Amino acid sequence: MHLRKSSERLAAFAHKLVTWYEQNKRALPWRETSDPYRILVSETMLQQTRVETVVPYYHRFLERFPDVESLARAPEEDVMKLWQGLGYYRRARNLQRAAMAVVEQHAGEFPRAVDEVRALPGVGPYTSGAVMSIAFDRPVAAVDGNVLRVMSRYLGIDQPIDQLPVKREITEHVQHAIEQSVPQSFTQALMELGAMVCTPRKPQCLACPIQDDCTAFAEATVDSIPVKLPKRARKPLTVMALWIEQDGQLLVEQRPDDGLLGSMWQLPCLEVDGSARDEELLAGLARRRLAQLFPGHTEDMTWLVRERADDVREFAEIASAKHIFTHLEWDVRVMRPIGLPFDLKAIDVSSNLQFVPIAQLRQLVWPKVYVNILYDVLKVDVATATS
DNA sequence: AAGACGGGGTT
DNA sequence: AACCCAGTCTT
Repeated sequence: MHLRKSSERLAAFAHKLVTWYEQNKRALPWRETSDPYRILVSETMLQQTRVETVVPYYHRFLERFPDVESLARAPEEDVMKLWQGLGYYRRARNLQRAAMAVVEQHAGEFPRAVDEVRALPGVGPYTSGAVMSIAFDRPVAAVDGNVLRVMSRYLGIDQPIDQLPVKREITEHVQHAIEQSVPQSFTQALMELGAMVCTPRKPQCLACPIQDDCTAFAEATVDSIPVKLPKRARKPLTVMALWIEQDGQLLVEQRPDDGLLGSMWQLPCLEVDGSARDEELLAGLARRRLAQLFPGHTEDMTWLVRERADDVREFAEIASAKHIFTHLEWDVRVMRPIGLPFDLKAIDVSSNLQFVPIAQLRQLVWPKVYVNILYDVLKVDVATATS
């Protein structure tokens, strides 16, 4: 496949990398501390998320939760509200669980052993290596997307980097190099190079400190490495969402704790496979969801349907929004019933459904697509946290 | 090994 | 529209 780099070459590689890093590193907020808690917060936020996106969240989060104890004892909704918009919300809960574990299982003192760090919720092979090296200056490899790209080019690996054997191979090289370097600087240097020089497209090879020893540069394969497996197609879904507003209150629903957008709020809705649904199908979905919401009023609704003239619609589509997730694609259609001739108080408040005053909507945690919809319809910004 | 899990910026 | 980002967890 390719030649293994010798120990000496990896030592020289690490040295050149670290020297370059010390002269070229960006000033980032988490580079001003070696507090393992703060490093963990930054590394968790940075999972699958760009630096520029994370910075404001990092500041807000640490202002509200400056230490492990404050995070551990906070209400979960407060943590989620500060995470709103960052995505992969499971990270927020795992981070809080990790804080709880530090308080309860480690007497409030952040664990220093790699196995103990790795055992914290939400901490995988990458994050444990990052915390060990960046916070504790211990030689534990941290291999993320940047590192896979830099190392696959440097080593000239033309196998898909998604595959486990390739990741293992790269991790071995990184581990060997970090053991001969300054772990704290080395880990960040490798990622900084990936972010600033050895970029996915149009890498700045002429500015690269390891160009002279880079296999891909020598073989002119920089543009074809790394190789990645093809991605699965997204699944299109149509989401019929109901807009039921009365006396300045909106009917909203909390999603289940687990799964997509866990515990976040939305409009009561019904989901079906496929996209580009017609009005008739949407009306049918709306009727069905309405019947679920007001089970004691099915007769009222048959009345509603029957008495209307043919040229009058039962529902008005008042907003719509498309939203792309990694694995699926939502087409959200917001339907408002035209006139509801029965008492809305029939909603069972013990369920996950609730009428909430418009002014209080911003206290809830909303998926981005609903932030957009609520702004479209109400001109209310529910993204900003309330004090 | 494969799929679930957000959102935003580039090209 | 495709790509991809300081990945982890579940099945």
